[in-house]
Amino acid sequence: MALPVRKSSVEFPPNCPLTECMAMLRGAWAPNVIWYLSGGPRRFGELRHDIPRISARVLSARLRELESRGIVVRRLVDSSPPSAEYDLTELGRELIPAIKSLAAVGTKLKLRAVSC
Amino acid sequence: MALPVRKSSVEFPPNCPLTECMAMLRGAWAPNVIWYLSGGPRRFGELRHDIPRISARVLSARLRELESRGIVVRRLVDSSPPSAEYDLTELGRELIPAIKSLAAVGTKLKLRAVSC
DNA sequence: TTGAGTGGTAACCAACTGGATACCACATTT
DNA sequence: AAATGTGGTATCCAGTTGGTTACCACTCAA
Repeated sequence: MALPVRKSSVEFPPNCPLTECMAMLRGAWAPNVIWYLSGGPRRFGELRHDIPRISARVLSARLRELESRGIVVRRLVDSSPPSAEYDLTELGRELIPAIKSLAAVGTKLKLRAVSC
Repeated sequence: MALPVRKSSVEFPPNCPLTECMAMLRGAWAPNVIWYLSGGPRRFGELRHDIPRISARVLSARLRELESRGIVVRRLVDSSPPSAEYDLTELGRELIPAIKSLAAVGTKLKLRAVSC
């Protein structure tokens, strides 16, 4: 006889907050941008330097997305020529421990990939 | 005068483990699948029931990816008709705290989205 | 006046992704 | 023999994504 379908032992709030958070992290380089901002405020050009393979187009898109979601703030710096500085918000900083955990798992994934 | 480019205060190991981990989580529904498996072993059909909007095609793809990375194990159940059960590996379980943190941030993202 | 350095944007395009639909093999139940 | 319930796969296709390239406005130094 076919097995009964068991009720799930875990629940998911409607309109899933995990999906919401992942929508923010799914874009290319998004976790990397957050990672580098975790070291303190960073200018556009500095981020391009931190993440050499990111294009200006994508970096710009990511920063605006993160800004619109309240993860990052943009601040104009009154230098010459004027410059823009990006920083994590308080909410953005709450992502750091999670991202560190993910990186830790990533390390083990790589080890496994080598040994198999 | 132009601002100097500051050295980043955070470093990234070469061939980034965070990127590695995100490659695994980026696929559609991947975090949700892991979330539901965190409640214990789950069959293909049960997962489809847990995540109603996922297609068989994508669920199948996600499970095989997660299996090939050592996050999930597939076990044949000797029932009739035969059934397949998926379970998190030990490494897979290490993702749970990170995913819970992400969901917590996701909740605050939604609150912010409503109030702004 | 020209050039470099700031922080971007616009247009184009190939590749990837995932949704929908149809379909399959197999084992039981009816 | 037919229907149902397992766990999928094959094919098609439209939408999204992000890389590339070119370009822009502005400020200051040479």
